[in-house]
Amino acid sequence: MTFPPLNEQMDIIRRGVAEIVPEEALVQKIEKSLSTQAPLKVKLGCDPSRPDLHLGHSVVLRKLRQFQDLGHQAILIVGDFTGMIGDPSGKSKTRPPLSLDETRKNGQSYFEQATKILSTKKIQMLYNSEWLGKMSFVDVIGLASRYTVARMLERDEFEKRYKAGEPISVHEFLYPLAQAMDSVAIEADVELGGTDQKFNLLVGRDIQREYKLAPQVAIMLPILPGTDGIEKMSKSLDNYIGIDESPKEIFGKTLSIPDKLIYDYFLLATNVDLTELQSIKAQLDDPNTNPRDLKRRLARELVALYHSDEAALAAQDEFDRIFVKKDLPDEIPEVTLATGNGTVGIIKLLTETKLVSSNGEARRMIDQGGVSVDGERISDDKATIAIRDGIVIKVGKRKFIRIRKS
RNA sequence: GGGCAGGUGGCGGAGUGGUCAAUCGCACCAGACUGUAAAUCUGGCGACUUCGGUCUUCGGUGGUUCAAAUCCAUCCCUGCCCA
Repeated sequence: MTFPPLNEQMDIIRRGVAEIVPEEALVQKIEKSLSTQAPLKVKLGCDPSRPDLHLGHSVVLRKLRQFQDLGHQAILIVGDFTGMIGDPSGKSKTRPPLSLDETRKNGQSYFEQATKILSTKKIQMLYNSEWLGKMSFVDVIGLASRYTVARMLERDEFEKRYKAGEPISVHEFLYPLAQAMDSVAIEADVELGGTDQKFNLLVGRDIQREYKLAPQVAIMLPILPGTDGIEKMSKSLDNYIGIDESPKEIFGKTLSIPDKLIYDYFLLATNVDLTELQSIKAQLDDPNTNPRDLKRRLARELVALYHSDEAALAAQDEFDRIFVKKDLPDEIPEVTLATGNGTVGIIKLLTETKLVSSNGEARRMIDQGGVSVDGERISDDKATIAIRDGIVIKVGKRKFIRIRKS
């Protein structure tokens, strides 16, 4: 394997990153790697409690892929050990502890999804229980003695919570140290993470130094905002675009992001090259361009990335048919009604087909004009519908169902 | 160990005996409009309902009262201060 020259490597690595700490150290590491022909070990921690990957995760995974393409070694660390304890940090207070079995399963699923982005060469996946599980209480205290409470409280999140009078459990101080031990264990040259991981990545440097190792370079990537444009993308906030989702979903969800996010998504989640990005930025700044067109392109890029070019075009056609021409989708889920022949009250029909979750919601939808049968809007919640094979019920903009008689 | 302040709907956060299914903001849903599932505007947002109401919710459990998210007791959880 021959590595590309330093400048070329740095150009690729710098794209879209928020911060490299310290950048000079990275340069030195790459220079050394060039002279010794040894790949850098690039570490990425993954959370086995949430194995569903979305575009937010893709930002950092894509960066790791770039390292692989430059000839470096990717090392995925599955946090199975920490997963077994449960992580109460942040908002998810009730994160249930996982069994070893579950973390293995989730780790495997994580790997499968991650390799949609990562190359399967130059990759290694390790479970951190391998070394963390072997540490004794004495070892843990020894580790803890190498860091101070004051320094822990430097962490933005801890400081905020402390000042706000919110609880911080003692073991939360141990997480950054555990993560740092991962870096020690694999002798990481580089660790990747979101900007919210900055503190943890920096602790890794300090602890590596404590264990007489060369400190890793911390590379932070921006946090991708979710489809709501406010919170960071996450499954629990339901503002995510999953990399496993159907072309239709990816396309549609992308079109629902606020206009101001278009550039960030291009930059962080697609392969569009730098000159192209410039042009996109220029177009977005030009009041004459319709952001819709760029957003449609973004949506196609994303579908193409996780499916194919053909799927991207098909998804776009489908979208136009349903939302622009207000036509019926290609495939409509079919429901076989047990109610038999004759007529059914509209409310009963909606609840029985699970299009709505309660009678009240059914009434609301009808009141609001969101219900139609075979394209005809139903405005009376007492209406009865003659059940025929193949009639299509629509609720809101997106929910369709075709009735089948048994 | 002692003192104080808190725990309300997906989240934030009002409410301190009846007019509270609970102001408001965010998220979410529907409609209109459009350039798209963007933006904006309007409406909705516990369940059931013969649309008049009925029922179950405000950390848990018991109690006071005609009536409690609101008062009392107790338990659990959290923060702050003192030791």
